[in-house]
Amino acid sequence: MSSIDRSLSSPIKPGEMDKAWVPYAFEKALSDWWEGQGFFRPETQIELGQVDPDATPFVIPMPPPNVTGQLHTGHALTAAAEDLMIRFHRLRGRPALWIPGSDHAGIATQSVVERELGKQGISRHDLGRDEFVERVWDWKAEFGDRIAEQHRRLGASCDWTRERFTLDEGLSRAVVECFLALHGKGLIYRGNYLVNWDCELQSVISDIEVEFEDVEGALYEFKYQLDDGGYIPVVTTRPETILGDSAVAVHPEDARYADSVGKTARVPILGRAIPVIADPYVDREFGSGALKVTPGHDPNDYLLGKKHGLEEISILHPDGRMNDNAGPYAGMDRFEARAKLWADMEAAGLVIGKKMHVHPVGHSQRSHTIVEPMLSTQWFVKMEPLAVPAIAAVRQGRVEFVPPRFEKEFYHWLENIRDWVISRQLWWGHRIPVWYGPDETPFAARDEAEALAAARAHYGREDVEIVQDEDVLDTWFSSALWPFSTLGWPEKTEDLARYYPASVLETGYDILFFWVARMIMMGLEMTGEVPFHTVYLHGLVRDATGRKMSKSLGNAVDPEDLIADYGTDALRFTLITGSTPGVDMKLTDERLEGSRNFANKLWNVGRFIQSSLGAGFTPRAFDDLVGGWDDLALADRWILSRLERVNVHAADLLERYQLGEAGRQLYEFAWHELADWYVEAAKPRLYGDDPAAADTARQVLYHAFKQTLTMLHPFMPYVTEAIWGHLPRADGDGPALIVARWPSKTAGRRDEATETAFELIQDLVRGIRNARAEYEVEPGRHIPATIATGAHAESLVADAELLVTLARLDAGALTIAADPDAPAEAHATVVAGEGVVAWLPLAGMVDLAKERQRLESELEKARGEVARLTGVLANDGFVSRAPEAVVQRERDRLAETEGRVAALEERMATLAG
RNA sequence: GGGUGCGUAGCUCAGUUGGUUAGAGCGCACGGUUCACAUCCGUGAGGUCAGAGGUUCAAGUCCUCUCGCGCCCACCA
Repeated sequence: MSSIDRSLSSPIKPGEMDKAWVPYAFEKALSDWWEGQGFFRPETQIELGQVDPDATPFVIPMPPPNVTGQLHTGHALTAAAEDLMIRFHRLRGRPALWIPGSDHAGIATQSVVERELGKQGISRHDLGRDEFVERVWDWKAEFGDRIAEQHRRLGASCDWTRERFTLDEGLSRAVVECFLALHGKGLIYRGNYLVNWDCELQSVISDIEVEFEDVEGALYEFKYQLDDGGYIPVVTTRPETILGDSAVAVHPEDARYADSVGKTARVPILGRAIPVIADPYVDREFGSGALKVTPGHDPNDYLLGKKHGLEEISILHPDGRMNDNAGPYAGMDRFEARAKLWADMEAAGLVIGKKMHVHPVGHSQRSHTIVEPMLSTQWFVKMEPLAVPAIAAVRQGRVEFVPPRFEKEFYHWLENIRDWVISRQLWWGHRIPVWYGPDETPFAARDEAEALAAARAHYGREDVEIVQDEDVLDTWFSSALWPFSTLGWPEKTEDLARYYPASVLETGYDILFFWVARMIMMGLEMTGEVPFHTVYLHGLVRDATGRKMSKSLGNAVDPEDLIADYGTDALRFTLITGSTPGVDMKLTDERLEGSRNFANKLWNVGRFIQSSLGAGFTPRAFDDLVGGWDDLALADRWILSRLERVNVHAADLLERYQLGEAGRQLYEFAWHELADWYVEAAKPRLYGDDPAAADTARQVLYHAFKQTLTMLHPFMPYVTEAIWGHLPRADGDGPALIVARWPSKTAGRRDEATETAFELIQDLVRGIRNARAEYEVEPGRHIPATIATGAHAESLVADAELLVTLARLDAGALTIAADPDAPAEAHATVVAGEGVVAWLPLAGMVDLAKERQRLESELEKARGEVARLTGVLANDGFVSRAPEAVVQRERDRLAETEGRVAALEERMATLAG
């Protein structure tokens, strides 16, 4: 599937462009071609001379999706954002590497395959471990490429020749090396502790895999019978745990129970004797003020039990049924036992009462069943020694977060971190590299032979039997190594030297702790370096009503459907421009339509330009064109100056990861400046009879548009590449837009005077159009006009043609002068900039009363503005403290607005008279 | 309980370090068969920037408090 095949030629055939952008006609072909040409590989980029081999490479490790997974909108956002960054930096001349891959996703994958087998009535236990794991590999072989194909569809320019899988040989080796390294340092240990138990998966899960949810339960109050005949009232939310109680605890200063401390209580139904103890942990205010202590099934009680040397009693089987410690309840499900025990207690007169109680209950992230705290022997990673350097690295700015506020969450979590349970009672995953000798002595080793050697040395004899630990590692263990394991670590590969640490790690904020924090810790511990310099966290994609998209809600949108309806570029542009880093976004059809329309708009601008250039068009060198600045028309200089501005601005925003804002600025420029104004302004020359002027217009159109396409390429790779392929090549153009260069900056192209002059024309044109609309002048009709230019005679007279075209004036009945006589007949008046007035004699159309009203409202606005500005400028505080530039801007505005007021007043006077 | 984000036009959202008259898309109203585009073009209406204080010459933007919604973290049985 991933292949380099240079023999493929570009799928873009020169010639006429279709009337509309048809995404599916190009997407697959372009993607295949890019990949076939090797454009996604930094080696090829260097070979082509399109990137600077000495520049720091730009590297992103793609968050590996689950092999079982199907692309959802979250992946689409990830891909859109990462591909945008990769394409941008590639265009900027840095070798760009985006490493793709997939995650074996322990529980998720095992469950999927188990479900499939279940349909055939087979359980994994029927198959046995080896056979089952083989079935999972088969499954992976059949469906595992699917998500990669979907990423290709999204236009993801990953280097597929470097694609990795967390369970492949190299990465598995990295996992073992990491385990051994941590184990060797004493950072991995095994022990019997109270852990979170998932009774459905029958495996331990880590703290962050437990999701707390408020549940409407009950507070059960009952009597703890004492041997002396009295009783202590106790409340609980889980009556079945009574069967595992080891003590009743009260506050040492609680007068109510002071006499009871040291006495013996009897566990209901079982009659087991337990002590009444005193501990300040007990909250006298809550419930009855007395606490039943269950060290085997409650985290707090566990600590209390350790402190007081209480017995740790487990009452559950791994599947959630009661065990023999539960006496008559053995064999029942825990919830069944809860009801039965309570009923029995009631019959025995031990019940005081029961009331509704809403409280948070932990559910397993994977199976959504209620998690039971349970005693179990598991492997753990000692986290604090790993967290300290990670915190330091972020504090020192060696890793930066976008948006920065996530640093706080990061610190908070790491500063309060608890040890990480890494073993899982599953079959699919990295098996724990530990073998046990006959007396349970563990031997951590790379493989069985090494373990056996160690065991023989340990026992001092040859005939030692060892067995490997049955468990596998938490899937996040291997993910934590991803940024360097994908580059060949623990080998000292060239890739590792060249592409590690990565530049950016981009992902959703929901896996900050699961993944990002652990990568930073493991990266520092294993390689001594931070694994990446920037963490970019995107928000979550929600549906149109703001709900999180999920399969169970049935509101998950399949990106492939969206691509089919709107095109990949539209989907990507919508995801990028609709989002701000770290903030959730809603995906709506309206926005997708807007993006689709934008792609089509670009296509049509391209089509227009392509046809306008004609067959004989030869591009001039851009620098040469710009070199003759003063020979260019006002509109030419204007668009080039605006282009320069958006170039600098967009590049700056992208460097600072303001992806959405950069996209919006480019959209605004491409549509509302280049297409709406410049193309229209160029038309008179294109269709005119001055060949030199026409050629200049073509050159500017060509270059301005190609540069715009380049800047938009990271946002909408397909349509821009397709258009680019239809346009003539200029010297220095490479084989494709994807490996082109971001437009270079030329400070001289910024021209404030030109921009101001053109803006005046825009104001005037808008004013005239407005008047035309108000007086309902037929859109096609050319109308006479007299324009008083005041101080702007030079540019307005020179560009009269623009006004004629854009405002549909009658060239034969147009007077432009510094101070012409106002026409005698009834006319509408348009006041644009400082002292610029257009009179539009609209014979028989101008209603004097209406015109007066129109001017009156304009005057009112202008006078209000004058008053405001006068006030601001009269404020000594402002004039003396605000920066000079700001003050000057207000002064200029005042002068201009005053000129406006004067012109309007003059016109009012003539109307009145 | 602690933390954090959000509240800006009818709807969905931008607004980068405080600095013109707060923007866009959609929707709405009016008008358009100009040889790129009706997935289009032109014009327009529409906002006490949740509320109240404060800092500042200047606040949607900074500070405090209040209200509403969301998320994360947390061992109250």
